[in-house]
Formats: sequence, C-alpha cells, structure tokens
Amino acid sequence: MGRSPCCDKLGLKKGPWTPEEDQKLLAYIEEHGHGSWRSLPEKAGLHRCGKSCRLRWTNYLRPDIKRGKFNLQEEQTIIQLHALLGNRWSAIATHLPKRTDNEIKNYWNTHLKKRLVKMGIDPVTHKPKNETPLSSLGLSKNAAILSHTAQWESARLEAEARLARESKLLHLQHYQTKTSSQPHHHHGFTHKSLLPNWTTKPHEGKPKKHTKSPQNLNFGTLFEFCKTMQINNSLNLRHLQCHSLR
DNA sequence: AAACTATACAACCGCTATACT
DNA sequence: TAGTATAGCGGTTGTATAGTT
Repeated sequence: MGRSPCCDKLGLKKGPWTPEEDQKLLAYIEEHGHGSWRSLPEKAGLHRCGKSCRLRWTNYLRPDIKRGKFNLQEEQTIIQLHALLGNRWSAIATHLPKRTDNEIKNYWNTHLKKRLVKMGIDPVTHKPKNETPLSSLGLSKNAAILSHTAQWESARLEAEARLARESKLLHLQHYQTKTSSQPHHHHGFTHKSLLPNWTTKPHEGKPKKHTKSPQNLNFGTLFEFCKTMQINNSLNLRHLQCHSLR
C-alpha cells in the first residue's frame, strides 16, 4: 500500500486553474478520455500532477455537473442523509444527481451546518443541543427543533418496529423452510446505494475506515430507516425554509 | 478609499481501498 | 503473498470576493 508520489514532484503547478489549463484538460479528455491520470498531464501539455487533473475534472469540468445554488429539495436531502450517513459525502452525493461530493461537503460546512447550529441543533447528532435553554430560543425555533427531532425519532422507531416484525417473520419462515430443506434466503436488501460502509463484510475481519453510524443503527435498522425516510420525505423539513436564518 | 473581517468554494493533503504485477 | 500504483474519500487550507468599519 504505497502512497502516490505524483504530487511530490517539484516544478508542478499548484493552486487555481486557469481557463487555458481547463481548456487543455477538457480538449484532451474529450479526444482521448482520461485514461491513466498519472500520464495524462504530460500528454495534455499540463504542468500539473495527475491527481490535480483528476480533481479538477471530477469536481469542476465534467459535463454532467450541475453548478449553482442548491434548491430546497437538495438541502433537505443533504440534511436528511447527513443525519443518516454522517460525513460520508460521496454516499450523500449519489442521491443528489449532478452534484459532487466536494460541492456538497462545502455547502454543508458553509451553509447547512451553521444554519442547524443557529437553530440549536447539533449538526453531528441532529438533535437539539442539551446546553441550549429552550426559553432562550424563539418559539418558532423550538417548533423547528421539535419537528426536526420528532421526524427523525419517529422514523427511527418506525424502522425498528418494522425490522422487529420482519425479524419475527423471518424466524417463522426459517422454521417453515427448515423442514423442506430449501436454501434460506435473507430478505433482500437490494437498495445497494444505501448500503452503509460500516457494515462489516463477511470476508473482512478488520473494520473499515468509516465505521461510525450517527444513529448507532445496525445494518437492518438502517435499511429500514432509509425506507421509512423515503416515505416521510414527503413531509419535508419545511421549517428549514420557514425559519431560515440566512 | 483603505484596512480589516467574514464568507464561499476551489484545491490540496494525507489517508485507505483496490487493482494489478 | 507481498509490494506498488492509482483511485477515491474526507478533512483542511488557501484564495478571491463581498461586506463592514
């Protein structure tokens, strides 16, 4: 497991990209594809490391990127998914078409996180901060906090209840199928894009880098939680719009 | 008008995962 | 199986710009 030495080379340019550099990179990729990023800069006539080129392409130049302000729906999605997934920006980005993980991360850090803090919501746990005396907050803020928390809590409880029901069913099926020696099928968690990294794969003994679940949910609960939130998504977090503190 | 501060976001750094030899 | 190269990811920094004093 070696680290890439490509950025260590001296004489390579750093910092903001110029329009000329963008043009070179775009033109090259349009004609040849990016291929190996390491060899790309030289072929494209750029004095940059491959990593820098890759980032510039994936975060800025790629044609399928939507730029500009995030709309309310996107904001809600980010907040909900952040509550569920934590700082797993790439996972969040898969649910926001044409947005990059970098853009979402920046938007969270510069806008959404601050907004939640101002509302008295801990941006890590998505719960009201204990030390915030409710009496010091305005009534509308209280309502927003309660709504935010209640939505997540109810979704979580609903998910856990559903999981418990399914677990019972599963046990029942298990005993039924045992006698007929049919191969037992786990209830299909096919929503692959929502599968969290913190679930330990069967062949892996060592936990992965990202092992934290903000809600301390196990795998099954998390999946159910996702399903529930898709339903509850229609409820929206309108209070964020109503009580926007921008 | 100049100096200072805050904000937004592009870009970099350093790490892990994975593919390849 | 071990070593290496590369891609991907999240945290952090740097810089341009807007706003304030």
